[in-house]
Amino acid sequence: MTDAATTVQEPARAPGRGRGRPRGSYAKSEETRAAILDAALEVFGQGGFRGGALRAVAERVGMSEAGLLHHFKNKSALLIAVLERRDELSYSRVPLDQLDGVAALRRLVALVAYNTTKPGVVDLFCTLSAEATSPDHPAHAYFQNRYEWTRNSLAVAFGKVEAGGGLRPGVSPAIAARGTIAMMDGLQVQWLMDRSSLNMAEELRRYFRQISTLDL
Amino acid sequence: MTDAATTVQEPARAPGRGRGRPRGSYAKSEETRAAILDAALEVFGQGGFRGGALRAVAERVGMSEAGLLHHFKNKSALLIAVLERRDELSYSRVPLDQLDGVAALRRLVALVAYNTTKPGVVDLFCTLSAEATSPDHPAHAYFQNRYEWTRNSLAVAFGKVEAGGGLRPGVSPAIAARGTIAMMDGLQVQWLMDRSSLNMAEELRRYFRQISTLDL
DNA sequence: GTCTATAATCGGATAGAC
DNA sequence: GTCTATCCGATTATAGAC
Repeated sequence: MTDAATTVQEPARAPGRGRGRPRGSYAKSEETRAAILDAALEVFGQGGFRGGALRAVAERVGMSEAGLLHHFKNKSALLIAVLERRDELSYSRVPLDQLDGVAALRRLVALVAYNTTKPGVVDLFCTLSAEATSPDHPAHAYFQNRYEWTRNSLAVAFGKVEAGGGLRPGVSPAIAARGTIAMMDGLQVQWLMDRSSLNMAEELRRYFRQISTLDL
Repeated sequence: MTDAATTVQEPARAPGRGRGRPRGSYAKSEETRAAILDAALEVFGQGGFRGGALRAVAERVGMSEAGLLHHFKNKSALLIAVLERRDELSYSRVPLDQLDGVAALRRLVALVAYNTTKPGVVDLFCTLSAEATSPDHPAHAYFQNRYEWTRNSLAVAFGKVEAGGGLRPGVSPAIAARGTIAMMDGLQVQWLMDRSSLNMAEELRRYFRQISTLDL
């Protein structure tokens, strides 16, 4: 999963974050939080939630576990914060629900190409989306919402494509949306397993050509 | 994942009694091993390798952890044994490299439909293939080989389809193979996240129709 | 073959000083 | 805001009795 979903999600608010103005000692604190989130991204990316230790995150940031937990109540809260932060960045790059149909697909391909240069992010969402499949996983609800939102937004985008006669016969917007997400998620697994086995962006573009008549 | 190829499961045996195959003490031992593998399948399916505890497996079988480790050297060995056993069963159901092109695709769709009734198996391969993306995961090499084999076998099958003029223009056997695996893996994530969100077999059939002219 | 006991870590989380 | 100290629980794995 990932990225499919990774890629696109509505902006989420991070707890405790106000508008971006430094004030008092908040500035330093925000900086520390950001550093923690960067470290946690990698740690959770490699080991998932269960395999990623707070200790490992703390080490990377250069502080103790207790110090880290001053900024985030617990491990789950840290994970959610990481995911929400990624979503903000992804959304600012590809606001799926605000783009014209063709533009959305093009940006999606570009995003996948970009992600190829950021393995940590791909890793994070791929590992976590599979892990969060369990109903009791701390990010289960999060991913359910994410998939639903992504699926709907993509369906809207494909609806615009369809209106322009750009969808091949037998392909509906809903089908295209589900298929696109599945394709993106699946490509990531193969790519992470062996990065020379395929080119994610290229394969996604091919998929779009299979279900549409657009020139991407 | 592979599940494509992976996924097949047989009815679980009750721990104590099974077929009466009398022979030294091997019979009993084999029975116990089988019971352990069945239990481990579910446990690793839900929590992955890192999240699945030996204790949970032992409880299901009704024995102690130490007793369990008498049959399998360690946790990693147990995991590999589970995966290999699943592959044997899967292969006996869908010998991908021995089937005629069209038959292979039909059996694949049927397998996915069948898997829908065995969530434990789908869970296992979905969670583990993502987890095993890390180079240091005990099943990393295993999955790399599995993906390579599946990709090659599928490419051969699609090659036969292509020879019969069954592939749409612009679609090569290699592309179709990678795409099929990606689609199957991705569909599983969405399905596990919300089982009412889609019909895996139906979506796979649709994909085949998008890349081929076959009547499935 | 299976159990009890135990070793040896490791992980998350809290309390309280500074 | 950050640290030290500490608690507590969970795990894997081994040793040795039955």
